[in-house]
Amino acid sequence: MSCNTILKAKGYRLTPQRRVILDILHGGDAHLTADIIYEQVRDKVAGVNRSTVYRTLELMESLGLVVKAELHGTHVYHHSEEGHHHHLKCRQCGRVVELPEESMSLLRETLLEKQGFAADLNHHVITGLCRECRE
Amino acid sequence: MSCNTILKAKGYRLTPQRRVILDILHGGDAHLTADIIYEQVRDKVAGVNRSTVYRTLELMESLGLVVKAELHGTHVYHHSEEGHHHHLKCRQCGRVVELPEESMSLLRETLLEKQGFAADLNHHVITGLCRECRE
DNA sequence: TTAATTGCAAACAATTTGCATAGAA
DNA sequence: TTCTATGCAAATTGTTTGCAATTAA
Repeated sequence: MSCNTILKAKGYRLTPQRRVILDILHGGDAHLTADIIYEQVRDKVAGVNRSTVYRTLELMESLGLVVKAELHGTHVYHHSEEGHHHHLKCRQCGRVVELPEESMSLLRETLLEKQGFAADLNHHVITGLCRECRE
Repeated sequence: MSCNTILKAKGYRLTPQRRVILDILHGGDAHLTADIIYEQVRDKVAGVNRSTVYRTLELMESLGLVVKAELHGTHVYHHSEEGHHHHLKCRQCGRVVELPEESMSLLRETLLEKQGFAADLNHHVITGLCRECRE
């Protein structure tokens, strides 16, 4: 089911602004900041406001269409169907390593089974000490 | 090894301000925001500055003495020896449920073994849909 | 003594708000 | 026609910075 369909099904309106923002989230890189998204929106359509971007992202997040994560000190967004992955972030050297989705699928199953909780688990940042910094 | 000892061992100074902040982190609730910490510091000692609180928290975090997490939309801090736990946060109703530490210990072992990464994993927030909101 | 740490005040970034208007359904 | 969504401008929140003065070691 497409984002557009989901939006309408829930009674939300599909405005041009939302359409553009969704386009960007689907077409672009992962890890887009609100600011980058805003700039890309402006490149396509003039006169779109920053608060609209924020409001749209918030709505999409609540619907599960968009995932928000904290990375490199800021918030990043990406659409939720994207290839999931996670990050290991060393709290000492700051280095970030990507991690395949499977590494957490066991956890997902456990949570679903024991808590009835359907975890998104599609963009997690785990801090700790990397091999090098453990010396 | 106490925080004080660790600080000194790394060549950092144990100032009254840092002492008070560490006290608060050890004595108080979990989930303290920078702002709450600041207020509690002021209750004990006058004239402490906000930036000192931020700088101290940043230092403690880099040393692994303090853990920072994002919860309820803001950053919360707590000392790292505290009973670890995690959170399941429903992205629809916003409800937050606590989760015991053990639920992620398997993940920790896997990461250590396969990546050589010593994950802190002591205060994670996992978003998803709770049982009720999955309808 | 002296380099690390602090207070101060100001700057900064990211995000949110209220309200009148525009526009999707 | 109706009520959601937007633009605007301003306010807020959270956090960081440069620099001179202070102070732990």
